[in-house]
Amino acid sequence: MAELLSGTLDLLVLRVLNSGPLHGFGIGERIHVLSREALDVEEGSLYPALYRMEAKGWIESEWGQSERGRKAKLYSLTRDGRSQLETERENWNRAALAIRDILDNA
Amino acid sequence: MAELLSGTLDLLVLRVLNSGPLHGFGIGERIHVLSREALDVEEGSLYPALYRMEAKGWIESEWGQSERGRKAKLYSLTRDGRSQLETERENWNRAALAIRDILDNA
DNA sequence: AACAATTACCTCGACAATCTAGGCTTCGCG
DNA sequence: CGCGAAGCCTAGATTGTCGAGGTAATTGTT
Repeated sequence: MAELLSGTLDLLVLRVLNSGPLHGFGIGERIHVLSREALDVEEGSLYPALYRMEAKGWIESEWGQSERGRKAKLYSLTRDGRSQLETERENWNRAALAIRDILDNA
Repeated sequence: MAELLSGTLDLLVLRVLNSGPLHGFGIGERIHVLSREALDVEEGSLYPALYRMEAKGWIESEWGQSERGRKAKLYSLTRDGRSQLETERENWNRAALAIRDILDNA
């Protein structure tokens, strides 16, 4: 439930990782909580997204431990990832504003 | 050029038609102009979207004339379409707010 | 009259992102 | 010991969008 806006997942993941390294499961939790339960990232979407982003060089991973002491793959932003975050943030702002315009003024 | 947020096309079309009947080509133009060139709906996306929405009973069509006097298929909102517009508008507002939360507070 | 550009609609195939629905291992706790 | 939660993974189906084509009618231009 609680559908996710298509195409915004990368942006959200980048933004979360910009606050510090985190593992996949934790990223999903974080998005869920920060959105006050409004967004729910399915694992079947999240993990493939992480691989795509790693393949593009926006994030990198290493095995470590979660905050609960479990084995976990920790992702962190690369320099390219930080730059990509800014690009996608601007794209989002522009698109969201445009949609706002239409909803209000059409 | 000028990518469209995936999944928002229906909302935009419904919103434009809420201001009065219009033909497909005109809907695309209207979205383009109202968004101040920020959004560009490709015809390959628009027409299939119109058929989907008509099949779902949100809009209906009849052949008539465009404002330029050309033959055109005029679409208008149905009662279900108006209700769907409100639903999607709320979904959008909720999602956009949630994403704003994450971008600002993550 | 001939021609190009514009308006307007249509469709097919490719592609990308998401979801469903499974399955796996490890660990903590009662 | 057993169970549930934490955490990762993947295959398949679905869906939405786009690119690139095409057609027909009309308007404007030469």
